[in-house]
Amino acid sequence: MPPHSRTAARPMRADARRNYDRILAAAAEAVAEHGAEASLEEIARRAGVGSATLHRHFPSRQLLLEAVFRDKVEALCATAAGLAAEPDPGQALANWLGAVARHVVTNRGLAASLMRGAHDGDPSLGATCHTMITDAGADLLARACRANAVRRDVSITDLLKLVNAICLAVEHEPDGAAQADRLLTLALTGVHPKAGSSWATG
Amino acid sequence: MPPHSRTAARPMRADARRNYDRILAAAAEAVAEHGAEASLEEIARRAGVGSATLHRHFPSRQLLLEAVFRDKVEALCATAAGLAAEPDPGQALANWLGAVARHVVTNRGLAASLMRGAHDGDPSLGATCHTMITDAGADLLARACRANAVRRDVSITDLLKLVNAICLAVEHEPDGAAQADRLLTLALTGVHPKAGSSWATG
DNA sequence: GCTTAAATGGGGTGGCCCTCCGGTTCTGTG
DNA sequence: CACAGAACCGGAGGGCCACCCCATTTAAGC
Repeated sequence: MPPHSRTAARPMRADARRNYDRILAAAAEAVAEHGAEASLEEIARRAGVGSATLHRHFPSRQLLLEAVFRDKVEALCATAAGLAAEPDPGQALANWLGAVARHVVTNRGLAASLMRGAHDGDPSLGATCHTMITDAGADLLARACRANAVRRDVSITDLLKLVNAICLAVEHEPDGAAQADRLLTLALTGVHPKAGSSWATG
Repeated sequence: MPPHSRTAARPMRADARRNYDRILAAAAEAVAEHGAEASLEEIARRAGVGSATLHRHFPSRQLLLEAVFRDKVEALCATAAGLAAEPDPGQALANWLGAVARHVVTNRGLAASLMRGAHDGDPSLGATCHTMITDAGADLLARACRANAVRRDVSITDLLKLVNAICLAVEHEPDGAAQADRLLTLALTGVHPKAGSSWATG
């Protein structure tokens, strides 16, 4: 869904489109500063828009977050597509999960948004980013599975849940990015000493 | 700190103690229903107490949560002490982490509370449960480490962060307990197929 | 330019957290 | 028992928030 049309039938009015864009920009700023719980009223204020207008364009917080993060998530999906040609499927999956973690850690609110999208699976309520990323990862996992690099009983939902959980856990720490990478590698390789060291997430 | 004394010097007045207990009971109910974000005003209402009284007894939400969960955390620490005599140190650690996960999943708000306690390490602001559990686990980890069952570069903070993160991620799902157990086992053993299957978290 | 449907935003409602302060209740001392 | 002082209480109020209603404004198509 391109951001500047409502349905295929009727295009948005010019002023509505302008306000939509302003709200989105203001929301990106505010979320970067205050995370997923940023005040909607402040976003409206920054956008120079009444609060009712914000609620009309984005009936729920989740929908607004989805719109804010859509392009980042698309970039992640593109990364997945690029990694699909890697020679080592297991490494490709690990790399991608690491990339996801890096995106999630550096974009405050993304983790909360993706996880919120996860449990209410209704796309009309704003789970599209979650499904996009799930679909993108599913291929990488399938390839890794065929190459016998990953257990059969692991689903892409499991792995992404792990990534999100880790990122959420370290979100408020100063060295979040480093910790997330460490914990993700740990989770992928396990705690046992002789576990393979070939699972770096770079 | 026993709940019915303020300092060693002066005991609490009878009415204050009564209100303290009522608030705690009401908070336990409310948190069980609505999680760590339960409304403080509703807790005061249920306890039949003015909101000011609640804030006087528990100056911050975190302190209230700590009080609510203190006995559960103590039980967990006792479990750790009991497991310290297990023949297989690695298994003992895994079992305990599983027990932690089970407690955290079945007590809404505990995960958020422990994690909040984690990043502001100031005990006066309510990080005591976090440090209690960390200390209890440290021994189990040290033993497992000496038995060469766990990598040297893994800290108990890492492991508990993992457990908490997983529980937080599955908190809003219907089969949370089962998922948490699955994901924890996955994180401990790693995703590779030939990883040891001896790391069940039962 | 004019009509009309779409879009707007100020203001209201109800909720939340937290603090102040006048009134109340307990406690131990005379 | 009576009482004074300290400890404690809780309603009221301020600041902030999400969300909705509806009179008013504005863009789009003729």
